[in-house]
Amino acid sequence: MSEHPAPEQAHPKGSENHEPAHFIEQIIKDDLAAGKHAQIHTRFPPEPNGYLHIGHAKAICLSFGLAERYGGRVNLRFDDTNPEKENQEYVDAIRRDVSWLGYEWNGGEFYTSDYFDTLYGFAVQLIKGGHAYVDHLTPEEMAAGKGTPTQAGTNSPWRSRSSAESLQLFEEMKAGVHPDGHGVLRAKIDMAHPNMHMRDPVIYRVKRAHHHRTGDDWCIYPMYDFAHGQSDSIEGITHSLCTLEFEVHRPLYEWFIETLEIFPSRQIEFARLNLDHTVMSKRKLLRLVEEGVVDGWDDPRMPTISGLRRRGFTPESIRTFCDRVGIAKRENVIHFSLLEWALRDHLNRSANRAMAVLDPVKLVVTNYPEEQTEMLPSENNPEDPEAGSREMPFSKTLWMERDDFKEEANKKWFRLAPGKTVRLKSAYIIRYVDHVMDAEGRLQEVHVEYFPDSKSGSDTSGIKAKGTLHWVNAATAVDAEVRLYDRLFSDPTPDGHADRDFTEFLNPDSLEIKTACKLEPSLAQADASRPYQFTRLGYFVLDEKRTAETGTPVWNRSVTLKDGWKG
RNA sequence: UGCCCCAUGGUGUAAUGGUAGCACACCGGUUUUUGGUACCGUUUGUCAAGGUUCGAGUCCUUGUGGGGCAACCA
Repeated sequence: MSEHPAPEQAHPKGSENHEPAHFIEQIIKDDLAAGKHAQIHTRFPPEPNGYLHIGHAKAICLSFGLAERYGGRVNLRFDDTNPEKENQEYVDAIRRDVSWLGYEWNGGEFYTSDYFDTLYGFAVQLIKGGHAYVDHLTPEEMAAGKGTPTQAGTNSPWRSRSSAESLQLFEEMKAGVHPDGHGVLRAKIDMAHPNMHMRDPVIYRVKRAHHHRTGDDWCIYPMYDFAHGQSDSIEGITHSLCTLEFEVHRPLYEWFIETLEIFPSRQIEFARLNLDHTVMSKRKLLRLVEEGVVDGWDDPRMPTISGLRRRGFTPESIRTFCDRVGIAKRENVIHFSLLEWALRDHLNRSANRAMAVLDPVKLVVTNYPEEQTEMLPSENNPEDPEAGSREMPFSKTLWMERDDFKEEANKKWFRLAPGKTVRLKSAYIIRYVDHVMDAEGRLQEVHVEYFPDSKSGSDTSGIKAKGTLHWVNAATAVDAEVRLYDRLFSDPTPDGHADRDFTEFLNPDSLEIKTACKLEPSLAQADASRPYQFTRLGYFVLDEKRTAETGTPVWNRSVTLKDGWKG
């Protein structure tokens, strides 16, 4: 795993003077000031049914960040109450991603399935208190009986049966007497409640499915509403942060806590993160994976944490991004460019530079001695003198970028063209002499002459060159494949069209593969944990997975450099 | 035609009744051996109408617009 420097602490730990960045932090500050809690305790509660994405990163940074800043604790809790969709692969991926982001669950690692016995006891308590009953309505009948948002529901015929009878039936459900779907346990609240979630919600169902942790111990499983709040309560969570769609569940969350008379955790909702030109639901991401649209959950085009990692994003950049995105309750769509900015911001100061030519054209220095090769030093990072420098071989035959030559150019073209003079980065100033085209009119070679007294660092030539080009010495170049990525969807909100499926908006050009790239020799020793800036091109990282598959080095472009050329 | 939530530049987010600020994006400039970085600057905003107040982005009312809620999913 990569060794990135520790991220700067955006906010000093436990700083009482720190201005709350958002309403949730304000609540915490107020609660602490009022002595409501000695210490805050948050949790991150993913369901292990998919990989974490950048939206989860926002939630993680929130709950872990708050606990960190206020000296509290955080739990990692796997909300595993639906065995049909959950498995260990997802648990492992989630653990890996959270720690990669740089967070530790100092409050502990838990599973809702750890509480199945306790939860069962809570259900019994509810039944005994007359607050729950076993129902036998079919799903269709139950839906009909629920009413609609504008119309009250109707009571189930089983609603009035005795506690004793429900208790016995519930025990039978647990014992496996009843087939799947035959009975459910429902909270007895109010079928006419304006909030649909309060109309006698189902809290337990019979489901014979193998659970990734409890195996076949249970054939009844609690529903989210009956598990989540109680799990928070059991763990002593003080501030339970979740996204807006759970807002309507809060009355139910509180109803269970009050009725069961357990520790009152408080649920607070915030708006989920939306990124433009992508989709963020696990269901849709799963579809892309299953339909083979992408290479897997960690495809570098995916907004998943593992995809971003493989793309070359750093934990620091993701944390900075989450910090800039803010926390509020209004719907939002964040520009992808903010994520890109966060990466550039981090890598500009931390990544070593190297030279690579993606679309190579031969560059011949006609007046450079035929058999000579000299070593020229080049700084590794102009933003960080301590990064030092490396020696670059230079000789008569080099590779240059095809885009850096134009047959006809005006004054605003700083690169090579007939009559133009440019500098080769860390080497010499060169002047155009000639160029060779093939039968199809495609550029084959560019011939230039160099000025021996213009050597980088000891330039006495007095010649001014407006442009600077990157280059790679042909004889010592390392061959590589480079993958360029663009947004996965061409539409800013692919899932925002009611009548169109989001896959209709897939960007056909989201992946471009360059197979004949030439890298400077120092890159032969590169490993995937180290991001590089390829001079003038962008930030790149070695793709370990692909490299292992293909046998030749495969590099991913994480993000381009900002291109200020308006040409 | 029920209940809940939300509304500040292009985007995101501050302003806790007292000068509408910050970041990203955009545009322009300076520096530059990366058309990068850094630095400087311009443009752009309180959904509407009433009300309370010396004073309203903020409080109240009514609209308007957006989102959510009717899984034995989470």
